[in-house]
Amino acid sequence: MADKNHELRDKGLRLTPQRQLVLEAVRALGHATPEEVAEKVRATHPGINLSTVYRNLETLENVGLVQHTHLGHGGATYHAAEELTHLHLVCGKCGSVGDAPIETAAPFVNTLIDEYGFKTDVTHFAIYGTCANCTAKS
Amino acid sequence: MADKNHELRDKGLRLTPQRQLVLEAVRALGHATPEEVAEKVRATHPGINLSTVYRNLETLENVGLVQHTHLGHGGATYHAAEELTHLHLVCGKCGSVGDAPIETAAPFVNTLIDEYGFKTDVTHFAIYGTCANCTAKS
DNA sequence: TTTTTCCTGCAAGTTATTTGCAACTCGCAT
DNA sequence: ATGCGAGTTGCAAATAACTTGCAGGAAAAA
Repeated sequence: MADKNHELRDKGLRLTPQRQLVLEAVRALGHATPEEVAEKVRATHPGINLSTVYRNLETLENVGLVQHTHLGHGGATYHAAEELTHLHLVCGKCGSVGDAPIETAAPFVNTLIDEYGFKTDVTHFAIYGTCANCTAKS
Repeated sequence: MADKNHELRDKGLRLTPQRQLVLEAVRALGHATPEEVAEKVRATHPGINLSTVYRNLETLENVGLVQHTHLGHGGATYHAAEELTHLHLVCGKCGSVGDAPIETAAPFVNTLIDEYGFKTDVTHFAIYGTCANCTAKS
C-alpha cells in the first residue's frame, strides 16, 4: 500500500483523497466519462466537486497515469494507462465498447507510417461501427 | 441546374436558399464543423442563422446527403456523402486532417469482421495520431 | 509546528448545441 | 396566377458540458 501511495507522489503530485479516488475510479471503471467517474467517486465520498474530477483527470493525464479518448459521441472517456492494451470497438447502435488487441491493427498502422508518415496513436484509437450483437438484431 | 435542385426535392425536402447553401458549403469545404459551414455560407448570405445551419446539417444527414464524424477534439465535422472515399488522419498536434484511401484499411476491417463480427463503419472512421509534418518538427 | 505551495469547493463564465415560438415562404392545389 | 398549409427560418432563451477565478483548507518541506 505504501508503494501505491508513492505512485502519485513519485509523479510530483500531492496525495489527496480526491485524487486517489479519481484514479481508483478510473481503474475500476475501465473507461468512463468524467461524469461517470464523478458518480463513482461520490459513492464513497459524496462531497467531491465535478471540477475537482475534471482537474484531476487532466492532472493524472499529464503525468501519464490515465489517458482519454473520444469514442465518437460527445464527451471524452478516460481510462487507466495500464489498460492501454486494446483497441476500442465502439458500436454506433447500442453504444457498447468492445475490445480487440492492438496487434490487430499493427499491419494497418505500419502501412500508414510507411505510406503517409502518419504515426497512429493506438492509445487514442477508437473504431466506429456496428457490433456483432446489433448486426444480428437488424 | 434543374437536376441539381431535384436532388433535394427528391428527398422530400423543400428547396430553400439556406438549405442549398449549407449543402454547397459542405461540398466545397470537404470537411468542416458547423461553425465553419456557417462562416462559409455567410460569405454569400450573411443573414443565415447558426441554428439554421445546425438544423440543415441534421436534415441533410437524415436523407443521406451528408455525414458527420467526430474527429477527436470537441465538435463534429460534416462532409458530403460523395466524399466518403477516404479515411481521415487526424493529427493531434496541429489538428490537420489528412486523407488516405479506404482500401488502406480494408485488410484491417476484414479482420475485425472475421474475428469479432464487428462491422467497421468506414464513413465514421477517424484515425488519431501525429502527422508527418509534426513528427519532423519534434 | 510553521510555512509554502498545491488543491479543493463554490460560483460564475465559456463554448457548443438545442429548442420554443411567431413570422415567413415553398410548392401543391386550385 | 393565387391562396392555403406544412415545412422552415430567425431570434432569443435554455441546455449541456466544461473551464476558470478566487479564497479557504490541507499536504509536504523546513
